[in-house]
Amino acid sequence: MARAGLTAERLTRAGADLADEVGFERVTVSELARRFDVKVASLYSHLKSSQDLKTRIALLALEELADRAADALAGRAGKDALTALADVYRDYAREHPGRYAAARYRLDPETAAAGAGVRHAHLTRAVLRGYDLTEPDRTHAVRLLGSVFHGYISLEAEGGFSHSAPDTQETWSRVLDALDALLRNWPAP
Amino acid sequence: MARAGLTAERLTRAGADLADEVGFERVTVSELARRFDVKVASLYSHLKSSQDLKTRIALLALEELADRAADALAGRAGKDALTALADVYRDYAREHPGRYAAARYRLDPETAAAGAGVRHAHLTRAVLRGYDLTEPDRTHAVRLLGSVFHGYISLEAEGGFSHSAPDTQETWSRVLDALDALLRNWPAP
DNA sequence: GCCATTTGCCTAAAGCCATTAGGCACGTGC
DNA sequence: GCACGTGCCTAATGGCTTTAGGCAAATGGC
Repeated sequence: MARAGLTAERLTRAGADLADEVGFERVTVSELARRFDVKVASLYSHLKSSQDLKTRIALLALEELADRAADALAGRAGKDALTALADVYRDYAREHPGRYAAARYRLDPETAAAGAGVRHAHLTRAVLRGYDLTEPDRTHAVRLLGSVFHGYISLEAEGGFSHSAPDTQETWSRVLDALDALLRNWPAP
Repeated sequence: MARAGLTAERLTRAGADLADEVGFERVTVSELARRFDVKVASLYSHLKSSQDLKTRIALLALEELADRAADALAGRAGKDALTALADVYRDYAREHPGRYAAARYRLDPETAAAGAGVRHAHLTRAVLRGYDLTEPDRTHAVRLLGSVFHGYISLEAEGGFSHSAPDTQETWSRVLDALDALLRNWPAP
């Protein structure tokens, strides 16, 4: 019988594509086996478990996102950088909803620490270099930005803003304007 | 054989409790049956499906949340109201993580329209009456608040801010200060 | 080119979950 | 005290995950 040439990497990439097609929560070892025209048990030589698969997809997505973000931030500062970073997240979520959901998959602490999560925190901090904030306000601002980006993208994906005026692109621009204004004018305690 | 006295309502409440204990994604018809010391099939006289159960839990959570929010907003305005509403969401999520997750469960449009989702939008709009915003900025602001609340609470629940200074309560206060300042000083386009 | 070994995919089997069909008995209403 | 309906049960199917053990294809030394 011909071999299918499975590897953890190929399975992870296919799993990520599957997530984008059917949703991350519906990614299943069985479905993946079907796509490779292979029996389910065969995947267990390459993956420890279903959770392992999901973890790998999550790490892949985090990495891709961090790469895009680093790219977008190169040579930008201030509001330009803020917008660029925000758009990277939002665009990625729209192009790759399953991967984006995967990036939010809860990892155990060591795995998370080893992954690209740290790069993300770093990149957001880099954006804030363009604003006049000192600790601990800088950390507060990092958390605020993370919350807005993630919150907005989730609500948009869930259809929370759907089909009502004004359109969601308009709101997104105005929200970024507002965040920029806020960061330039961060209130004293 | 003695009857267990199952009803959709009791099952829904027990399901919500189960969600708080083990996480919404691990709520299962089987586990619920175990808790009532009853065979799984018996639940299907009261619930259409596993999805039906989850939907009911989601609607329960949305209702509870809206009740709390309405309560908290009574007699408050301005920053007071903003803080009160924000704290309702955050406290509910911390007391009832499973229910909070359920409240984010994706419902089909008609079910959502029939549920308490509308009340939530209304309550956020009510908070903004204390600020000097006109349409479409008011809608932009509603969406921003929704994003921040949901985003912050998710990240906090996932442990995104965990164990690093400054503590998350401190950030939460400062974020609310910042939002208040922003709403009082919303930038022109 | 051949054999030995490794490695990759397979069959088989068990356990858990969701869901449906059909049966028996408990509680209610007469 | 009886008839009936509802409530919970048994039984069975099918999907997903995971482990154990087997055969065959690739690999590399000779």
